[in-house]
Amino acid sequence: MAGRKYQLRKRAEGLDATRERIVEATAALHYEQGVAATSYIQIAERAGVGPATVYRHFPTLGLLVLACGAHINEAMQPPLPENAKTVFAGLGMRQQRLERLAAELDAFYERGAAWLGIAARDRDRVPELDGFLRQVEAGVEALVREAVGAGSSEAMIRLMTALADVSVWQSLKRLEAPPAEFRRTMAGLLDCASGLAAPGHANPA
Amino acid sequence: MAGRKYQLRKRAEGLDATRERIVEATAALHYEQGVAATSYIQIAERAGVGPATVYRHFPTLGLLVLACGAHINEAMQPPLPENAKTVFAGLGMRQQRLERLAAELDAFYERGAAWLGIAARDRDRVPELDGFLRQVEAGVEALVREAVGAGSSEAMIRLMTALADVSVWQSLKRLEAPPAEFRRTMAGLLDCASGLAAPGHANPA
DNA sequence: TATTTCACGAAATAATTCTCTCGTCAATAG
DNA sequence: CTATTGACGAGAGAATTATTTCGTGAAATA
Repeated sequence: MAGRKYQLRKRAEGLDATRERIVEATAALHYEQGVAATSYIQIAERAGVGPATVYRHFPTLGLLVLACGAHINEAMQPPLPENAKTVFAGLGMRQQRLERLAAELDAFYERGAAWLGIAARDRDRVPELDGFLRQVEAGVEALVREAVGAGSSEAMIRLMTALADVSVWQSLKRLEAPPAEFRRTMAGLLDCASGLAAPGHANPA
Repeated sequence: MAGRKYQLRKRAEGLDATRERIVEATAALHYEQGVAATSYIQIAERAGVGPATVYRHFPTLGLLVLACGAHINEAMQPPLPENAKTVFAGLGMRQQRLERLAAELDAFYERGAAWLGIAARDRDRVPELDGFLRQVEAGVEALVREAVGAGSSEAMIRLMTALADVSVWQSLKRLEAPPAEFRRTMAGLLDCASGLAAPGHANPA
């Protein structure tokens, strides 16, 4: 009666399939309505499973969010601190590096701004969302640091990081400028910020 | 049996008092938890009235939000398009006007950024919040227009308005710079933006 | 004073949500 | 083939919410 060993072989496929369906349904609903506004029952319905099945796979909302996050991270490809160096490989001039930074940020936010907005809305209610966003922010800051180099003041880096935030990108994006012009504007702002942050500095031409 | 006229004289005071209590309780709860996350029952409990009373005074969430908005508008004192001219009265130089603009925006957001964040979170769910924010945005844009004067390009105005958005202010505010430095930075960014937006354009002195 | 009006809140109703228990059944083991 | 395992979903139970009905009492009328 006790402990006959039981391996899930073919059953494991079906199991993973339902798990996948749940995660995708959750991601879709979170995208449409936000995280906190989505119920287990809605998820179950859209995934075509019973509520109990959702619970079995993800006993807490946090686990569900984590699974979604892993899923979404793949599509977003957020900047990773450990990759920051290679992004600017071979670029020596400050101007070039800032343009590269602007292009990198723009491409990332184009992929991920919508999701970042979703996550930000409930980050104070769902700790996992907060952790997720912190990682993203760390990646962005690493990009900024790498772009301006090691000799820069902390004040400059923090100011530029603030301007590199997704909220600023979103505000600028509403202007609907053509991509090339948009990135030029962003690089210009970052350049300007680097001048502003150092007191007693004039704006470099 | 029909229609004897009945004036609420002394009763009107008590009536307004409960209405006021409801509005204040709502504002507090919206501030703490957000608009969409607050229930009628919570409001009734905090106001010390029955749920039915909340319904009688405000049959829909929209009416409740409008009443709150009027309340909050007084504390926020958002910039009004019709007052934009007087804000810059007597200031001729562009530099001075931009500093005034930065100071005005900073003071306003200091009063109202928290509420603007609350409203923005649910603006797509509650039409009244969207209308409220549109009005605020119109006031900010009017300030920007007045600051740079009539001869400026539309592109410049739109870029500066984007930078004048509350989301940018919030991102910069996290740096916790001293007030004077903060406003200098903001004015510098706006100045920079005016240069970026007009390729081959000189700004009017 | 006697009567009418109406704001108020207790409580009822209906709808949703969360969360778990349990029987079913296909895949697995012997 | 027979017995066992464990994923699944129907559905129950508890809790919370939205919304309304109705009796009460104080203010207003006459």
